[in-house]
Amino acid sequence: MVEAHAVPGPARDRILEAAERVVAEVGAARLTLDVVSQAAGVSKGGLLYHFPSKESLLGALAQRYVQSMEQCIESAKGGISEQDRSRDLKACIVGILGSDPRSKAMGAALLATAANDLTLLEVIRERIAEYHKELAASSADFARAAIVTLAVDGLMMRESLRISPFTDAQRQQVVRELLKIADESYR
Amino acid sequence: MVEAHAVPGPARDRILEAAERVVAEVGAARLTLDVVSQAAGVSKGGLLYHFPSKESLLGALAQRYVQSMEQCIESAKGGISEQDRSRDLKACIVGILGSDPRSKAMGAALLATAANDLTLLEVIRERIAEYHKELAASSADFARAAIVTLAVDGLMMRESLRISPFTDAQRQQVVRELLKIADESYR
DNA sequence: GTTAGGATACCGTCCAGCCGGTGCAGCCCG
DNA sequence: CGGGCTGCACCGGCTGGACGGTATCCTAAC
Repeated sequence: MVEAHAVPGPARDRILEAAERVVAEVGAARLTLDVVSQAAGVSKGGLLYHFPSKESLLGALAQRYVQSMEQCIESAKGGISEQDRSRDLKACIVGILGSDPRSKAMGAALLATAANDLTLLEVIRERIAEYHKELAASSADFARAAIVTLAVDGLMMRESLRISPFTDAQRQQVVRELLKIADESYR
Repeated sequence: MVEAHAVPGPARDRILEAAERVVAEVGAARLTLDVVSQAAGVSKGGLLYHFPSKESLLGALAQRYVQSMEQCIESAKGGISEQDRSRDLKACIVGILGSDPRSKAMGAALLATAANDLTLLEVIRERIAEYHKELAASSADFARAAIVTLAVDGLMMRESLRISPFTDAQRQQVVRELLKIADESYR
């Protein structure tokens, strides 16, 4: 059973958050309207008011994934020098892998969308393509920069599925090394 | 609708294969016994003869993931010099990313398991942990080696979800660069 | 300044259909 | 003859979704 967190804030956000929690805790296949509404502390009718169908809930989850990603990256930029040419790439590493709970939720949103309707991933596909276009234009070593983003993705996914093999120390080591490779790809 | 491939071979394998195809084509949420049996060209009773419950099917899918992984790596070792100290790591890159259809199916198996029952991932978690232990023992630069495996995972996952942004040329470039980083992590 | 009326945000119930699973009579091939 | 299926009927539970109701707030006419 997924606990009903009595988080305040607008119901819409609580529902989305609850959906991510459900996926992370019991799997995407058990993402049902009933379970989500209970986990969000909202009646089923209330859920249906905000998301008139399951598909619309999943679509919102996909968009939330994109938004969370952008937000994480944007807020991480603050901690990196503006002179650093690999700033964007480093913000991606720190932003996504730095805030643990958020990255797990993001992976959950991605999983949920993927499991239920592959066509809903289009939003995400577009955003990733755009990001890689920027990367190709700015980096000196595109392949190396791309590998960094792939590794970030891989780690995020493994942690969402709780199959990551790293100790805390190893994880830190990996993040540090990723930052180093980010530097290398802009030299 | 997922086509019924009239592949020969033992029914058990055909069913597993069909399940992977269903997940890849319509998503893990629509992995139902009816759909899988139809896709495998087997009656529902026949499916239940081989896998007495859905859980047992998913468990077999998880084990198949592990097996496929080992098989891909093992067969890729043939193409790499035995003197190469990064042989295992390189085999992981070439083995998994080299055979496109297989890697997509592997991602599908992982997705299906993750979506339906997170506890079934334990087999996979164990295998990954074991692999990383070997990696930590053999490599000179563990973090860098770990990043290579993460990137391989990330690319596999993105391709399974069809959100990979790379052109064929870029993909090749990425694989080549991964091999280079593999070398670096053993110097 | 009070009251009518509409929009917003939600509740609770009901239902048709799908899903996993059972049971079983048969058939086909070695 | 018997193991490995097929084909089919059936079931109970769960799922997505429809629907009618309701409490709260905003607006604006009187």
